[in-house]
Amino acid sequence: MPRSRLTSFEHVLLGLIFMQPSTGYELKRRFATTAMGVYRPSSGTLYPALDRLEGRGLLCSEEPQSADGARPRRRYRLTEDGRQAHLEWVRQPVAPETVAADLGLHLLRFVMMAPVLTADAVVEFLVSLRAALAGFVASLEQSAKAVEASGNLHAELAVEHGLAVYRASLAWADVAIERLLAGAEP
Amino acid sequence: MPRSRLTSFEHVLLGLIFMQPSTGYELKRRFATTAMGVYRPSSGTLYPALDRLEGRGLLCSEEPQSADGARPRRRYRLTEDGRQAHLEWVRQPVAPETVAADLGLHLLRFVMMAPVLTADAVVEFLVSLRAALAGFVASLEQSAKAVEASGNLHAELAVEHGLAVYRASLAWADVAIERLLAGAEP
DNA sequence: ATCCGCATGTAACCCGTTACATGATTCT
DNA sequence: AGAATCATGTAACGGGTTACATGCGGAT
Repeated sequence: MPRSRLTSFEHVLLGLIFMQPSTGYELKRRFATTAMGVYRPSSGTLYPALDRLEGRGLLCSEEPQSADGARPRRRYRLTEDGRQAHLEWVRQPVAPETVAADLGLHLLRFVMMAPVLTADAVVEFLVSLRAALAGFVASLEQSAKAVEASGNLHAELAVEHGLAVYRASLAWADVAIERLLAGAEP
Repeated sequence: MPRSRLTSFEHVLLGLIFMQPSTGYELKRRFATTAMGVYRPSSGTLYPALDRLEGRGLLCSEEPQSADGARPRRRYRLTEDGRQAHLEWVRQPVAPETVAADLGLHLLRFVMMAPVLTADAVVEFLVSLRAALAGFVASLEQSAKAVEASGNLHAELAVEHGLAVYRASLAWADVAIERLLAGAEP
């Protein structure tokens, strides 16, 4: 009996295969060549994860027919359960308290929303994300005040870094919402 | 025989205890209350890590004298080896290819440099960090061009998010360098 | 009277990292 | 001929998460 929840990595795999059925090696290349390139799963991460997902019945793979003795290439697709799991994941609401730690994951969710959600739902997601980011920026501003009083220049600068970065995220969210609204109703 | 390298978490613990000898619970509170609050190690992470560091001889703790039957509080300090390990870690040059994934860790290093490095060395660190960030931004700009051609609006926006965020980091580095130079030679 | 914060731990589980293994094809 | 890329895996190891255990002292 497998554990109840999927890991983030497994959800991302599901999403990538949903977008485009792939072999293990193709997945590796997609990680390496796209802007996700900061993370390149190794074989020891990737293949067991695919096995687990297949064992749960979320993926299926045709028996690899080795075209003339070549190394067989096993191509994975989502099953119906896999599609369901993927949709649930994409539709999850923004968890405000995790947004600072898992911003990258939220962005991946956003990218994978394009084909499966309505424009309204995507905007709603971005609005929640924006709100969560605004809350985090506010809490950082509190930290900034506290650390200014401490007179530790390095710590002060580090908090300012956080502020600069998450304010940039916030501004991005505004732009993204505008762009989506502009595209939806001309 | 322990593995050769310390984990990032262990290095951070060493740094925190270097700044201020602490008990386990105090360390938890420092994680929770400072701007590092996005990560709160659980007991199951923290106490075994302290044990490992003590087992390596990098930390020592006085035998906990229970003041009148109360739960004994074990306070950790760095040994001489621990100080050495901490200094080596702080002095490590910026690794350009990891800067995108480990920016938070580089920032923590920066904060912990204040008491142990010369102002020159700190500025040197920030200059390398700035260069690494500039390189990463340049590579993201390439990704941006590629994804614009693909016509995937969500992917395009996600890459723009990365650009916005790392440009903010880059701008911060410039400001930080200026501030440090201004403080050093009046 | 009971719950919550302080305070330190332990055990099971499991995922990810690292390193190794294998073999075909293509480039130099 | 040899190296690099394609392509898929396996085994050991270790650390982090989760959950549980324990007990004091103060608050409601």
